[in-house]
Amino acid sequence: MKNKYKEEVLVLFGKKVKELRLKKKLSLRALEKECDIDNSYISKIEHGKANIGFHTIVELAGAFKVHPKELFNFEHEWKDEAFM
Amino acid sequence: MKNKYKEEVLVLFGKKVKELRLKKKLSLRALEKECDIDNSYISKIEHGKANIGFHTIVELAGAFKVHPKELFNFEHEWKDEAFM
DNA sequence: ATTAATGCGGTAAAATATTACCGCAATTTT
DNA sequence: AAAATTGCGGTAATATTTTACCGCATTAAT
Repeated sequence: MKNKYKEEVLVLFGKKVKELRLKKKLSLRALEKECDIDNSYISKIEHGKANIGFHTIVELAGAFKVHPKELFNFEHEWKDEAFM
Repeated sequence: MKNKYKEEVLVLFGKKVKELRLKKKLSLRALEKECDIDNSYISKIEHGKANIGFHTIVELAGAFKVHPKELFNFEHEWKDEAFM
């Protein structure tokens, strides 16, 4: 699959993280304390600029106390061109 | 959060991957061709032995043509002790 | 009985994520 | 107005994932 599409999903994921963070009224530095992830790294995640690992995903979900799948709760469909 | 709990989620994720692979009646080597991930690495993923990156998650979802959140479609709740 | 396919463990090298910082411009609080 | 907070870009060092293999014991197919 083209990298372009993975990065699109990464951006959607990042927006979800930001959405959850703002819903909890946390600053980047406040969230950093909840999940032990550097605030500048969280910023990169929210902008889809970091291809984060599974542990990091779970750590974020834990900070929000939500099921990890909640972070993937956005609209997305596979288009044929993603695989060409 | 304790690593133990991240690894538990990783195991659940791996089981989901295996479930989807078998549903599609694919061998590890057949799936390897669909997503360009080495069969022995997929085996490790299915057993929760690899802390995989976001790109890999999306690549797997793409091979199954499902929304990435489908791979997180398993029961899971946060317990207090996970954070102590 | 042979042959082919399968799951899976191991590994060295390469690629990449993650950490732990600094600093700054802009906004918010006091 | 001064002080504090915020989002975010950059970075060097470290840790980790990922790749691309090999081999082997077990199972399935011919």
